[in-house]
Amino acid sequence: MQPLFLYNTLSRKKEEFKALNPPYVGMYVCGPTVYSDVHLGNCRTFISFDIIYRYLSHLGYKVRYVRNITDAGHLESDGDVGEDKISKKAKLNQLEPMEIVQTYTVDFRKVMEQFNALPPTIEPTATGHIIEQQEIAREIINKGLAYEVNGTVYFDVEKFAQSHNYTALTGRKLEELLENTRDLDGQQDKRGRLDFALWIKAKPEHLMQWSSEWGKGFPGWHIECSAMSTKYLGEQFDIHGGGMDLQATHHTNEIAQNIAYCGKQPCNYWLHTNMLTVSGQKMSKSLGNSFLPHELFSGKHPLLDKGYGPMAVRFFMMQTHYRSTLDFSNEALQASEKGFERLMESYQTLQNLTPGATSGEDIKALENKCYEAMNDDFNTPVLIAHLFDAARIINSVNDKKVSLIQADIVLLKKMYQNFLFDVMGLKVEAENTKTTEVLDKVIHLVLDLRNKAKAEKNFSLSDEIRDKLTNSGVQVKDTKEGSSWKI
RNA sequence: GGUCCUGUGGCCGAGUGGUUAGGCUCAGCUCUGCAAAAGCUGCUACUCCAGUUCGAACCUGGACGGGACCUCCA
Repeated sequence: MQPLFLYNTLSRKKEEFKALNPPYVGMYVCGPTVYSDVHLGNCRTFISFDIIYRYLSHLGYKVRYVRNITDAGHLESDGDVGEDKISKKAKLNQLEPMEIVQTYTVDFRKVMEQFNALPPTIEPTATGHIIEQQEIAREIINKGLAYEVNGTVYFDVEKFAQSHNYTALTGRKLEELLENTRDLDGQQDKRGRLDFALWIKAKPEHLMQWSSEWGKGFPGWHIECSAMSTKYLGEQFDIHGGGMDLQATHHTNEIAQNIAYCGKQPCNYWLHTNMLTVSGQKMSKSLGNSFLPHELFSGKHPLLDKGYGPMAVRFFMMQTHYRSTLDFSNEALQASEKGFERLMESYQTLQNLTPGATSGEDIKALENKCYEAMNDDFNTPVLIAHLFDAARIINSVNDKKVSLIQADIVLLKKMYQNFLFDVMGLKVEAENTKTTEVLDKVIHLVLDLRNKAKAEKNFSLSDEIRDKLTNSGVQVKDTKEGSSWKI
């Protein structure tokens, strides 16, 4: 097997992947915070790691893929702020935090399923691991690298930095960080400007809080990932992933916590996915260029000309490398959608290919190129380019311009199955099969009538039928074998 | 303000010190009664300036543009 290379943020270069305990691989990816609708940028990250998960599995690794659900942190009652303060509502009228968590967790899973992303093997929640988080905070205090002030536990960054490289993941200089860190309200208790909270004292109005030896509070912003990755993957595992925006703060602090806790760097490879932009600008609510997954699917948004199916969007995302920014625009989406359809049609064509006596193309070499692309830091854009080569070959064989022996046709089918479906996780867009069956019969009836007209050289009638079908969204293709159609 | 990333043809996007990325669009051809689909062909790009080199879009320096992070964030 060819070696797999992946880009490690920690070393800033591509490294050969070597599992700690082959064939097992431990992978942790920072999951979503389920306090609002899942952001499309989140989807991109999780789809990228879905492909990494799928490819590692395809290579034969037994992957334990842990992706957390952040359902705890600093949830405060919204109604307590502002003029319209209605504090005495019936309890049932207000949403329980766990109701919000439930709503958006369900929504998140639904969206990921629409994108055909495989569920992680473990999907732990922060609220389910309060005790483990407290244990880590306690142990870091015992090691002298954290301290408690007035019910809040802080990590002592400068003390940690005396014996460890705190900024290993970003390569920044600690002095520069110290100079540039801004003062934040309500954190006067911190000893150092870079110190961050492991456990935070809860104000009475906090809806989610737990008892601890430091009083009532809730876990800090980074500790849940340390707790859950350690619990399910051990003190050291293979791959840790997340969005690039997590690199500087969240992951830097996570590493510090793990090292302080057990003396070990948590994982060998840090992978980061790049951000998503819309027409060149970062997707954000304040810029008004943000849309939700279901708006993208339905096209019901001012910025969208039409809807795009989840598979077309997934394919679109894969035409950009995961470490490059991905720019959404109608033009780009439409281009991808067409290309995706062409690829999927070539798969249909492949099923009915007639083998020849010789092969005019080297399919085995093409398959190797596909592996080379994926082994080069999961380069899906290049993989797709090779699959388009395969599509061209298939169409040429179908047009009797090139010949392939049976074994090569089988190999092509294997390639499509492996790369298009198993690794990239694409599939035929779901349609209502029953409706489709009936529709197929009806349209063939119309096409038969049209062919009768054609046989009688009544072209004005046959063209009228075709034009009206086209207007109804049915595209007619005439071949020597007869007429076919597609939507 | 600081740190880092980035700038590729009409559009989207890979990649490499000297050799076709690929997709979409557009034009021509083949096929077709005409189309559509498909195939073939063409459109040959790399922000600017300077340097290193036999040779740079790819390395170095600078300028300009874009972005991310520094604050919860994928």
